[in-house]
Amino acid sequence: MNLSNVIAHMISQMLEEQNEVEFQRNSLAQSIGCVPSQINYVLSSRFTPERGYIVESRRGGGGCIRIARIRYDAQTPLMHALGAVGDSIDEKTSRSNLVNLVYNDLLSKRDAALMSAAVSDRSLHALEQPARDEVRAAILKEMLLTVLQNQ
Amino acid sequence: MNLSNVIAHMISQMLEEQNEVEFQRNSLAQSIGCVPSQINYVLSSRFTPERGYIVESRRGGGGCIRIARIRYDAQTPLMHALGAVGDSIDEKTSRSNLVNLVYNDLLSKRDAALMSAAVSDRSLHALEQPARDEVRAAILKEMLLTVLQNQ
DNA sequence: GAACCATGAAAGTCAAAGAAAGTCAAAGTC
DNA sequence: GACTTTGACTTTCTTTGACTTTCATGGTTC
Repeated sequence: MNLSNVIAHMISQMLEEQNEVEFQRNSLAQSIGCVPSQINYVLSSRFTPERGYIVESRRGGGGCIRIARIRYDAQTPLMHALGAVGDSIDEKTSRSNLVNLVYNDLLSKRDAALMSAAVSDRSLHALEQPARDEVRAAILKEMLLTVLQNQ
Repeated sequence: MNLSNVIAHMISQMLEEQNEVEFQRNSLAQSIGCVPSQINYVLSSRFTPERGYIVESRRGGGGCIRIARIRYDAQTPLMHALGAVGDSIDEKTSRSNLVNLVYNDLLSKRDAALMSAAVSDRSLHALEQPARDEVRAAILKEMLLTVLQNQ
């Protein structure tokens, strides 16, 4: 397992205990034994808004980084997800949308797994961009509609 | 016995011990004494979805390849359905396959509805034939595999 | 005391280097 | 002719470090 994953894992674990964590970049880096900017890399590659995280920070003396998980308010969020898909969507984004819906109890794990398989690059392997992302969006929307209808 | 078979055999053996294995392409190649890309050849020629395997990978530092096998036992009808899909399938055929699976209690109505939405012409309207039917087949297979895996 | 700097202590940015896996086409084998 | 083997090249992800920006604090000046 590479460094980034270790760090991400540590942070996730902290987040499991509390819904919001705060720490100092340099201390964390030192305790892990990595360069401080590595923390930034982990944050920007794994704790993105798409995946349901909010990251804030303060520089200067006594500065720190705060990470919180997003909770949707359950106002027709599936509709919202549907609207957010647009005419084109890449694999990562679609996957994290699904993860988010699961996290917020709007979709079962099973449904998400099925949908994720359908819109995977693996499924759409034969298509070149931009067709691939466009078809992905169309499929995802149809499936979300189906979920809405069968709820 | 040629190299590819040796490699395939090694992987199969690993998979007999655990249902899922993970390894690094370069290490495996080195331990066997072949060029790394040979591993890819083996994977794409032998560990295909049709044969009940799911292959995932991650590039970059600490990257790896993961292979999971689906348990064949007691799931043969679904496996059979999977095999019957082929490289191309039209909407009607795929739909009646799904109806059949539901009729035989191999698939829930909900799953079938989702899958049907994914492979509908409505989802794939952007594609011309024969691409449309080929992509449909790929999606259907991936989804069936997912069902098998999450049973 | 208010306004102003100086200093140091954070965090942020970015680009280069490194570490994997993927692709593809040519050559080889059976 | 179909299947294998090989290797050059590409793409993706990670790690590192030099440099920048921001903030808090404390001392100076008026």
